[in-house]
Amino acid sequence: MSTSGFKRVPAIEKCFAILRLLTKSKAAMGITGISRALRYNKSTVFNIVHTLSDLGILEQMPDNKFNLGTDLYLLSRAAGKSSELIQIVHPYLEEINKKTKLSAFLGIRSGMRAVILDKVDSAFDIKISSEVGMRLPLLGGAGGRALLSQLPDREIERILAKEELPKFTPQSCVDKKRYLMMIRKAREERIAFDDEEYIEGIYAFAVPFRTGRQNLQTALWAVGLKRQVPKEMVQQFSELLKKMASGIEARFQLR
Amino acid sequence: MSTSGFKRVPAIEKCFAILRLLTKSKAAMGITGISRALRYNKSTVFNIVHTLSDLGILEQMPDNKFNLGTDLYLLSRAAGKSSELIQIVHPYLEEINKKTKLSAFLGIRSGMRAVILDKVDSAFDIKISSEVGMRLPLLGGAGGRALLSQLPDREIERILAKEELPKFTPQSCVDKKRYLMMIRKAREERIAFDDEEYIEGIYAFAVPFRTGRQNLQTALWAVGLKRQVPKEMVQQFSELLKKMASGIEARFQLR
DNA sequence: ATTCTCTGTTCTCCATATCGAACATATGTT
DNA sequence: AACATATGTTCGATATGGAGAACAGAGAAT
Repeated sequence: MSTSGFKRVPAIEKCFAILRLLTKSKAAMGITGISRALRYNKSTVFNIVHTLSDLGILEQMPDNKFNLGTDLYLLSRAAGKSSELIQIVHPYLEEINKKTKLSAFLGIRSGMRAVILDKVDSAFDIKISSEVGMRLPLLGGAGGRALLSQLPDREIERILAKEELPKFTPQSCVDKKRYLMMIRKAREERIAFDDEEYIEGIYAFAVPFRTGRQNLQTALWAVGLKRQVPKEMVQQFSELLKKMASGIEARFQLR
Repeated sequence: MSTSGFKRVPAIEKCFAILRLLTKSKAAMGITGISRALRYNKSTVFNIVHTLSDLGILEQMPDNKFNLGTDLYLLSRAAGKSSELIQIVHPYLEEINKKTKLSAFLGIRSGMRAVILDKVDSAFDIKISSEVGMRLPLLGGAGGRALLSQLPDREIERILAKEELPKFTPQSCVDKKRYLMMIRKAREERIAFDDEEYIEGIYAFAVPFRTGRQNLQTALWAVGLKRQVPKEMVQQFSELLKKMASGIEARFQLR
């Protein structure tokens, strides 16, 4: 029995499945609701949620429904502070924002989503409306293509076979063969561009980087209004993002 | 076997004990370090941390040490959004801040600490350096006394018998009998004041409120420079905080 | 008032997680 | 290089948690 992939403590897996369910749920949920949604036994859910309630991780309402609790909130503020990925990358996002005046993002792939882990923009900037925690479509912009470019061809082809390419704007590419070529190009050139394909009027650069961890696709990307990115700055911004990605990779490999 | 106080799923209890330990730890920790700190069996810790690592709740470093992970961070952002206590109280903190220009806080008691769960101040305000997540000494200011005032006398007396009263400033009260009277006065008048007792130059008001939940002491408090609080405004600010606390209590009792 | 439906709670058996011991690997010391 | 120490990993016995069934209580429908 090896350590890879095997969930050794099912109670903990169930516990976080419940927490994630309550995260997605807009309302507090009861024991039967949780049991049905996750197909767990009611007595199992009963014991887990009461344990979590005692620990302050969940709050129990008077109507016997459960919501996320304040101790989870406090626990998680520490998690953001101590995540090595966020800590290492954050200063690079700040530098990208400072030099380009674009919003800078750190994201990872999660299934068919690009999840934003961190973001830097300034008080003076035009704010891009993606926030930390948001799950953007993977097949939707430069960030997604940069993340995809880190997958093997076989996996990319499997995804493209299964999913339709959404048409977000008139510029969106919906031809799968062409899309695959764009992902490969992103891999070769180590950068992806989004010229109004996901949101009209918006331009984005995204650069994948490696952290040495298996099964983790990471990218950083810069997003702004197209008019913030004159043609003559594209090359310069591209070089900057690649330089930042190289710096990040060096940080992960010095150990 | 009743639901009260009994930890039904020990693996979950151990799991959060590990997460809290890593929160407090300034560095990543290994299996043996966690095992020693919490007096758990190494194979138990081994299984739990690898399960958490697979779930993204912990990150495993190349040197086999574990740190808090990005999924915990993302989970937590939702927790702050859905905590009923924080959601109900937040608009009242905003109103306090707007009308008094003081920094407004929501806090709860945790052992001998006052833990800040939420805070509102404005761009224009002089910033008070307490942040969300901070654990302030319970015997240290208006907020702590407001929280203490919700405990039974016996518990307060037990705490005062056991702990020394710290002298933060020349104005700090270190006489236990007098301190007990101050807590009782806070209970009777439903407000506590801090006139440079915890930090010199700082004035604070704190008002306890009830949420209907057992074993939870909650208070809201407003803090600023003493010169922001002219004598003629003390009564007015006091009435405002009491009014906010009454509004909060009404919200918790309409159900 | 009675019955029905739904949710929460309790109890018990058995499949399994925890613990202790032993082993494997890495690092430090001589 | 050899040895000592520390940490991580594995295995099996046993104590125990999860699941299923039954029960209790609350609310809705008649």
